[in-house]
Amino acid sequence: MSKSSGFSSVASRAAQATDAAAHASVRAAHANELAEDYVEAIAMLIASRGEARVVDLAQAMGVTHVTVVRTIARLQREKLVISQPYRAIFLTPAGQSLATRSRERHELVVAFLRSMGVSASIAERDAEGIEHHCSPQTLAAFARSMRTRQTRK
Amino acid sequence: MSKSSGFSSVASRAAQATDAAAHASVRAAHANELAEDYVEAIAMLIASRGEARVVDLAQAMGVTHVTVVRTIARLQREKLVISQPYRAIFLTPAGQSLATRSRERHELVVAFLRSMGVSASIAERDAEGIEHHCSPQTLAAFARSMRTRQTRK
DNA sequence: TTGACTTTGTAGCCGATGCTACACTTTGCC
DNA sequence: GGCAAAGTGTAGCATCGGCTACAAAGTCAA
Ligand SMILES: [Mn+2]
Ligand SMILES: [Mn+2]
Ligand SMILES: [Mn+2]
Ligand SMILES: [Mn+2]
Repeated sequence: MSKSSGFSSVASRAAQATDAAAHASVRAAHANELAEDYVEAIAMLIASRGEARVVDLAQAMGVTHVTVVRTIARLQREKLVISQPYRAIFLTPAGQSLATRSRERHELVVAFLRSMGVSASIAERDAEGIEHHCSPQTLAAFARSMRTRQTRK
Repeated sequence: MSKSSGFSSVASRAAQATDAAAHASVRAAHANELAEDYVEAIAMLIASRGEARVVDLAQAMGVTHVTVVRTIARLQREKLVISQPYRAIFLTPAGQSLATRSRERHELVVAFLRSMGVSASIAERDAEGIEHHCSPQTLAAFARSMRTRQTRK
């Protein structure tokens, strides 16, 4: 087994360690992802409709109300939202803060993709996933790229 | 409920439909993600060590061997790999094809981030997540950006 | 006020992806 | 050939995030 057929075992072991860290990082991002999108959606609903209700969130996320109810329960455990039976959903200060950061990051990623020539609807779709995997350094690179406008098309 | 406090209900309903589609798209991407990274890792192991074993995959993905075994069982159900007890893991033609496409996309995303000035290790980490959320149009934009070299430091 | 409609909650199912603990097979070396 | 170590498999647990079906609560208009 592992006959290391002619190639450097050392090099591939090192590469594996790097890979493992990257994959662990992706798993961590996924663990936060839903929370980020929910608080962002809640903040937008409060801004546009005055309050965030379970049905509206279900509509926004494209899931059933049951899924929303359980997710909101988790977010409440994590002190990001406040929710009482049959009432609207509110954001805690921590939730507010996360919502603001998430919205700004979302808008940055969308704007960057648009600046690369990606169409609005596709930029929106791709950004919804990409946003959760961008380190501060990558976000900075996106912002810099847009500032130093090389006006693409 | 939904008192639509002064804002356009029509506009926010339309925005919600768009949002829902984007979130659905992200969920779909996540459903394929692990398969893509596994076949990519398997192909790399075969190239570098001659064969892909459960332990090597566990090392590469940063999970326990138990998780690898169950995931490989799923990939076999999906006809992407061939696996027999206590033997090395092989790719089916479909698995090979997916591995090649995944590797090329992975390399494109890493190269693009590098071209934006992101450091090698961070580009590798971010790309591991970003790669699964890039539409063909976005990938094309990345490739175009690198071709029309505006040599960013 | 009351009854229909809307909204929210609950029960219980599923699959995916992590884990530990333990059992079994294979491999390699003496 | 036999034994220890390494590799692989299995049992069983947990969490998360989907779902349907049904129950309960709230809202609104006649
Ligand atoms: Mn998102
Ligand atoms: Mn993702
Ligand atoms: Mn990946
Ligand atoms: Mn990858």
